[in-house]
Amino acid sequence: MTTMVKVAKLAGVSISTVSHVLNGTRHVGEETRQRVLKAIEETSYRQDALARAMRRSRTDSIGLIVSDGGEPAFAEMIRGVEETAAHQGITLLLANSAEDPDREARAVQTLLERRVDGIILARAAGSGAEALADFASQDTPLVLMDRLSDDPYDQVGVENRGPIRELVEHLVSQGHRRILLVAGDTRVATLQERHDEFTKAMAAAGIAPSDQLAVIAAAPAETDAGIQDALSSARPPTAVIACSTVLAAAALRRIQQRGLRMPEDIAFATFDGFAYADLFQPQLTTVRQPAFQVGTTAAELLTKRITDKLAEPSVVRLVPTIEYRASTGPKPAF
Amino acid sequence: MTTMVKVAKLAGVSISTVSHVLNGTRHVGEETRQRVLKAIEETSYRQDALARAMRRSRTDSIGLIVSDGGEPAFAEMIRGVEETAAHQGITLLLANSAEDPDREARAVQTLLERRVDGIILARAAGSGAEALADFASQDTPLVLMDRLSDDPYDQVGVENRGPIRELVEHLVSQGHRRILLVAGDTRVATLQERHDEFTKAMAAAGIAPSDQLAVIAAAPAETDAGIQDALSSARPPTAVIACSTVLAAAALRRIQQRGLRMPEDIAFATFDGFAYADLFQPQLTTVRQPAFQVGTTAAELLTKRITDKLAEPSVVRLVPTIEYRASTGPKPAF
DNA sequence: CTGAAAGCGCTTACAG
DNA sequence: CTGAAAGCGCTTACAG
Repeated sequence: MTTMVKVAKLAGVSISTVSHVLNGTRHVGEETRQRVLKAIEETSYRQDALARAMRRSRTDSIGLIVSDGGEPAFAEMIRGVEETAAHQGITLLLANSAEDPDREARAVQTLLERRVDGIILARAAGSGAEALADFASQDTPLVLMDRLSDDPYDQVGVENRGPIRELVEHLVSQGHRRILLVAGDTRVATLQERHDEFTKAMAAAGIAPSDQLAVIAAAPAETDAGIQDALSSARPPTAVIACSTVLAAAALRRIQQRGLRMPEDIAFATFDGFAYADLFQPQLTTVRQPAFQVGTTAAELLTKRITDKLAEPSVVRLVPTIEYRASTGPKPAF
Repeated sequence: MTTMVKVAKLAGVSISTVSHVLNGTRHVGEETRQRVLKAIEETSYRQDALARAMRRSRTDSIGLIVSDGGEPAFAEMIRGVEETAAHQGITLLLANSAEDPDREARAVQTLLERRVDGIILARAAGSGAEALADFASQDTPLVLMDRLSDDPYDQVGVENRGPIRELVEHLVSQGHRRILLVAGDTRVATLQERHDEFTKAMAAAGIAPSDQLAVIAAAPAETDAGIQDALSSARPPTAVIACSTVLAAAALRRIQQRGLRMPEDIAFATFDGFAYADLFQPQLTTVRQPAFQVGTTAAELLTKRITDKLAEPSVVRLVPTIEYRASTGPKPAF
């Protein structure tokens, strides 16, 4: 492998000069500069980012830990983070916790060992406060993504409450009173927020608690059982709101299996649903998250934090759009 | 930040000993070992992977460059690579070329500068031979993923020809003769293989060339126009095969818009389609790629190559499964 | 069983 | 306008 020593020798200069030509860190006589450039070319020298990073104690790399890289929304966030980072010459180290707090903790350690300049973390369901302990005690910047908390860090996610409230109001305005929320694992902050706001919005609409149906469960089998119970009960819901893509799929399967027509027999809406919700029949009412933008924003918050470690943490909530389609009947008037 | 020097001082040993305790590289007296461990604990020392990598000229990291991180299939491959790498204590550096050969070339340079132990590359459409030049001239291992070529590298992708042939035969056996292949950008190796085999299978089935319809186009708008032309022609196809998720979405939109019923008016099958093809109505016949496994296999090939640079390159083709559903009418007998 | 020291490939004051 | 040299935090022969 070629190093700066070889380049310097060939160009007849010191390695200082090679370094300065490479990084533009001080003026170098034009003729000398050209000799160095030519030597770099001839030796096909490539800078060693590791040695450079060690000397500068800055790696120009960031770490991203997602809780489920398979989910379409997370795939988009990853893209957003990568794109913003790449634009700034920053390399992305990616880890997937697969909703396992232990894997999450190990990923944090690995990234810290690799001296990333900062970390973006979408926490795993059930990840406790310990996960963040390492950040409090040292100064690697941290940005919380998607799944937010009360901790004093920069954070970016979506506004979960508004869309749920609007969805409830829309359904109620069409005469629905008995509504089922497929909430899933409410240890996940986003799902917790959606469930909480559902309860509030239903109460605000004057719906009796006995008509506020919810399936809360961590395991897919439990979720499925909950959905079946609700659909086959003596007084089944007339509308369903699913809180994520997997939950929507689970609910749709059972709805289709029972031969229920949407929206005649049952109205259906989903948070963060399918990539091609308009190809379903009927087309599905969907709360669409700006996932890519969540990613770009996370990367921007992190690079800002890296250059200014003392600023107040900021919490950004991006606003999803609700795409009303046939599965919830006629669109709202506005 | 704590370094080994501080730990050594506290434990009253040399940094050699600390290093050996950390890595288990030579025997250390039990009492001494305990003292070192305690010192590490007390100082909350964390090994510096950068310094370690520089000394060992091995980073325990690999690079992955995908052509489109947003595509569900690629998201799965990324998951597969990450999981296998993490299991072996290897960190993943991720880059997205977004089908841009220039970005791909830059990503290769960046990863090489970071001295990754090897690179997995899913080439961008239109990426030429130059992209691989850097690998031929030096010894960073390379594995080609998904989009294969004739170059002498380890490769892993799926068997594209068999499924297309089977699909054609199935449709022909049901009386279809005029079949439209939505092939997309045939500069992409996978799409080229699918198109090529389509032509062969149709010819083998005795279908006249004039009934072998194909939409070949790089831009989405062109693709859409091609689909419309085909569907609105005097002799429209009675069956459609789409070669990717985006192509399937484009075709389905136009089919639905024209009010065509599947499979009565037109049969439909797609390669590598939607995550929830069973929720569509009618359910969609889909060639499902083992994308996650493509990722894990790529990572395995790479780590093998890293430990043995001289072995013959191996090319792995994983076999997709065809899920026959209502959109192509009655299932085949076998 | 353990330590002193060279060196991985850079950046960056310091000096002229 | 340029160079000599220290040092980033480790690993690993070499020596005892």
